Amino acid sequence: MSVSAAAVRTLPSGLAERLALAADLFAEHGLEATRVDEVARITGIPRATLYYYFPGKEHILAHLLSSTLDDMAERIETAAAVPGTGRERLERVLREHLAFIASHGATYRLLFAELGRAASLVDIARGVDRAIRAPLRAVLQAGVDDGSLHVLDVHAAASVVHGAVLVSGLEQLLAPSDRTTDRTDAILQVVFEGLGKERVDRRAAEDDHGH
Amino acid sequence: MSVSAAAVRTLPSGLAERLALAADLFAEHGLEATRVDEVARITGIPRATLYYYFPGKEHILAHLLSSTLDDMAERIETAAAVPGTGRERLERVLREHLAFIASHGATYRLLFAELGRAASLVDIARGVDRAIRAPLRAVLQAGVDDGSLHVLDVHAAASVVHGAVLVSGLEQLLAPSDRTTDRTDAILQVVFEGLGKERVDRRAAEDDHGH
DNA sequence: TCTATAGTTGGACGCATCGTCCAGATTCAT
DNA sequence: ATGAATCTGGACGATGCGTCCAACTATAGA
Repeated sequence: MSVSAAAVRTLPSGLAERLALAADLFAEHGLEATRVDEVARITGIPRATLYYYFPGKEHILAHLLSSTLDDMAERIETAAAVPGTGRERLERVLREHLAFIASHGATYRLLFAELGRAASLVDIARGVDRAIRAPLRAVLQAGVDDGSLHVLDVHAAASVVHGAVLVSGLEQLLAPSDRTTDRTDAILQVVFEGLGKERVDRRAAEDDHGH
Repeated sequence: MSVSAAAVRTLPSGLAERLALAADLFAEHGLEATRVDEVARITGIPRATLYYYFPGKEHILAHLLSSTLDDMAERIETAAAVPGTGRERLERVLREHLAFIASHGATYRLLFAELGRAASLVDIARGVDRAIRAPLRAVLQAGVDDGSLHVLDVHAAASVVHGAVLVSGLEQLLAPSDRTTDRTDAILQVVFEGLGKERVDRRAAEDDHGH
């Protein structure tokens, strides 16, 4: 039951807009619990028309998630492209990522809720890698190359940073803390400085750039 | 539609065991896409009996997730209770957490997939806080108190660490890398040392313990 | 203007699955 | 052995998905 986000017919731009209104619906109830009739009602697009453009409910969701991912990919790439050291670029990317989570909260949450699914929504899984993981690895590698970041394992670091920002960002959404304080700085502080009092030398031998 | 994990009738231990066989089913397909008939078939528990003990499918899942969480809470608490500095205890907790994710992968993934749901599975959301977040905050605070950890904001740090370990752990599951290498050390290295080349002094003013 | 084609829609249908119900079977304690 | 509690098969109504198709609308070309 692998689902591609590509619509069978090209979707008129008018419909694409109205379809976005259904994002909250999916986000709140999840894929299966969202009724196609509700999607039709909210968007004003007749049920028969939905099935004219999409093979099924899953594909409607896939389309929504996919375009959200495109948005994000663009913003992240833009942030990553601003010149600077790897470290500076990483910080921009992370701030952009946090901001994106904050603004697209519901959809973003759904992205990861439905993501784990074994075989379905395969495009989405790839999209996440393209939109977040790949740019992250790129700036991390840049930081290694220009010596502005302390990274021993780019892949592991990308996972850690991704998870840190993702979970922190989602938590800010779920727990609307009374304080309006933005925790972005606090989050980045941990990511950049780590929790240890000082650096361990466990892997010092692998540190071969002479700086 | 808020769902409590408490069964209406006390579940015979025999059934609880066989029910665990359904965990993979739920994990692979998600709540809604899992057929009750399948659960009945896999576990060998007749459908009518399932509905005799549980008000509905959601409650079956809630029970599974809830007992998985109980397992984890116990293991994490045990790891946290071993004497040592805050830092040492944190490291043990994180290793235990990663090990748990590795062994209970499917169920654990589902835990977070279904978690976001607005109103449902409320017990589960609380359970995650009890099983992971609270112990994390406790050892982080211990590290602050005994000076073994560099933590400015315990709450933010807990989110970051939780996310880092969660996403890294899940990724090890999803991407079965050809190398059998355990990435645990690499993950912890990033968490403890951070990505920065050296520590920023942005918040140095708040750093009031005389070390 | 007329007409052919493509795009769009309402509404009925078949089908799967949920959760309910209950009569009968089974187990267990006395 | 007998009654109570527990368990189970099977039928049922309700819901919601996806299909189908006839009819309606818009548009472009003659």
